[in-house]
Amino acid sequence: MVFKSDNDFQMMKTTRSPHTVKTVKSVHAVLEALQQVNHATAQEITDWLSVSKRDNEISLTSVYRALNHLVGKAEVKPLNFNDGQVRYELNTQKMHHHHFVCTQCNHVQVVDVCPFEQILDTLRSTFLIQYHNFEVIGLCESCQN
Amino acid sequence: MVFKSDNDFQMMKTTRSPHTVKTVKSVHAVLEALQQVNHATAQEITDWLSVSKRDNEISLTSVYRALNHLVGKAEVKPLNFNDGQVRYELNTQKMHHHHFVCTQCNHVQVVDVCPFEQILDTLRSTFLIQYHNFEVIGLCESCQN
DNA sequence: GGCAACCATGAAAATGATTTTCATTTACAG
DNA sequence: CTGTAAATGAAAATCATTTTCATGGTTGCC
Ligand SMILES: [Mn+2]
Ligand SMILES: [Mn+2]
Ligand SMILES: [Zn+2]
Ligand SMILES: [Zn+2]
Repeated sequence: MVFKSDNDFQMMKTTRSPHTVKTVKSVHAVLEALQQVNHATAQEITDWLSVSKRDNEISLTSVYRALNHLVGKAEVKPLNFNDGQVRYELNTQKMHHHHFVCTQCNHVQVVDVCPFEQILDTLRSTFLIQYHNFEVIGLCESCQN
Repeated sequence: MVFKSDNDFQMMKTTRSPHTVKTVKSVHAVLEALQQVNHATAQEITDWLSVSKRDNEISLTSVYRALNHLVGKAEVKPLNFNDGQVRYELNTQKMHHHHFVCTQCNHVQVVDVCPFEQILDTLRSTFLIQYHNFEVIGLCESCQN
């Protein structure tokens, strides 16, 4: 679930005075993990944190919570490679890019151009395209209030 | 699972003589359903078939099997709107298009242009883009044998 | 027709990813 | 300190999808 606004991850500040807001452990840990392992699943993030153990080992549950929080704040982007689990990556505009996923070896080729122009044609020389997904997620006119 | 070639949906003809191949009930039913309800989940397809009941009512299990078969043959395309379930649509090139999914009301706006050019800019006038996914699925060079 | 192999189907069980619940700990404000 | 609210993790619950298994239907052949 991309987590709507209702149970919105216990807002991280609520009634507490503003200066109280600090980097919650799990959120910080997940961000750190995602800088190291890109396109990672929640489980992979948890594993990475438990291996490179400092004060950062957190539970799978908390990883999911932090990920949902970060997706809600658009700091992290969920990815679907149609392999049955959600993958995540940092949503820094600097490294905006797309993916070519091999359905056989699962290799992910990063394409760091975005203006889609002739991407597909360029790609077709080496990659056998079976299909592509292009989904834009956001708020429609009426939902923007 | 997008179903690799291993357990490949019991090939539908195998040792039987070629002319034996006929439209298996569940595959036919699913195709018919997808012509009526676009972007449908397996459950929605099953529901539609049970409502518009003729000789087409089939089990959820068979719907999944037929969908995996059709995806493998590229007749059906799986879609991910990041809502936790896979949606499907016919892969006829004639109606090739993309989607804008509202994360609040789940409304799906169909965009029937594909040459991506200024799609995003055009969209931005009415749609508040939170993020977009563009994934190309296929076979990398080494996997094409 | 009758037989044998093969295949399609559905019900129920199993899986696997993700979310929820609940009890416990931690952190801060006063 | 002390009380309140947030953060956390373990276990249970969900939920979509796959697998297993038993059964009945087709097909090709004698
Ligand atoms: Mn990436
Ligand atoms: Mn569509
Ligand atoms: Zn490959
Ligand atoms: Zn909307």
